[in-house]
Amino acid sequence: MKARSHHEDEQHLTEQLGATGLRLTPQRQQVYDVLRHKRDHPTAEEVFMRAKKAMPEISHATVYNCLDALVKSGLARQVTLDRGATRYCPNMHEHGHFHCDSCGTVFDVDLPAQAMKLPKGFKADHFDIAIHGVCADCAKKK
Amino acid sequence: MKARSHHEDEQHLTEQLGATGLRLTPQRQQVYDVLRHKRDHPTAEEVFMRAKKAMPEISHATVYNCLDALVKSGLARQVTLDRGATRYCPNMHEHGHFHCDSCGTVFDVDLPAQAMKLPKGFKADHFDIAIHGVCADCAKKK
DNA sequence: TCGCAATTTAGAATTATTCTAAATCTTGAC
DNA sequence: GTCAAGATTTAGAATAATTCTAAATTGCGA
Repeated sequence: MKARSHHEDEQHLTEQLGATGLRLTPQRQQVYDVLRHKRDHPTAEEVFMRAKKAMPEISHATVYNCLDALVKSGLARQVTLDRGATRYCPNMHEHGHFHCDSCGTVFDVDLPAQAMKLPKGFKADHFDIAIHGVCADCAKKK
Repeated sequence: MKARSHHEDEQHLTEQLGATGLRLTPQRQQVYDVLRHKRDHPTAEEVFMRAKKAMPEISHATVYNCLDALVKSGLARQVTLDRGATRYCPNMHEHGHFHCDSCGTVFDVDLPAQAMKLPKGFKADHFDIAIHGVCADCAKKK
């Protein structure tokens, strides 16, 4: 994973948001920083709480707005597993999510870049692959 | 798709539920019937409304309980797409879900049954593959 | 038949997300 | 630079989705 400098990062954000007709705001920057800082697939609520530490006046609605903006402009992905809160992930490489039913951790996993055959005429925009099971650590503890 | 007689159906339900330590109740039967009758990936709320027609006293909590029971015993699958209500599907053949961003329809699609490589020690229980895009009809109308 | 455990029920409670209207910020036209 | 227009943020209310609770009901085995 190539690290980006703060400056490069900001420019990347501006470009990606700009291409979707959106602006880079301090709040969006902050929400993106939260996602990049700890890549544990936080829920919107968790992002909200973390973002508040650095930016106490940020609101709930703004976090949702920022997350949506990041998702729309290809800077983050939404991860939906089961019922319950949606999670967010700043890893834009093609990958799936493994959810450990035992400890609840969500792992990024590589995918065998696959040609999924779709019915004629269907146009795929993106794939979401979720795998449910037990992670190595939990399997060992059993 | 092989059709099952009512009797075979009931026996199948009893067996599958039984194997999970659950009983076949009229409510579970009804919820299952709703899923089998119209395979349009209804939300719990939609299942509730349809089930009420035949069983007016059924409650919300029961529908969730029944859906959970069916999912646990391998009679139905949960389908989670984006934020918003979870959907349910009685098709237990290996398949993925294509969600049309334009008309909202959810289609079952075949998967090239593939071995997804997981990190060492990880045990997969099941896969959920969601594809977002535009269906053939909607693509044509553009 | 009795009693226990599973299930259902109505409705309250909680959680997740979206909406609203007012305030604030940016940007482009002049 | 100044101003208007549009984008964004804010607090809090509203809605939607799901879970919980406690009491009533059901059904199976002793």
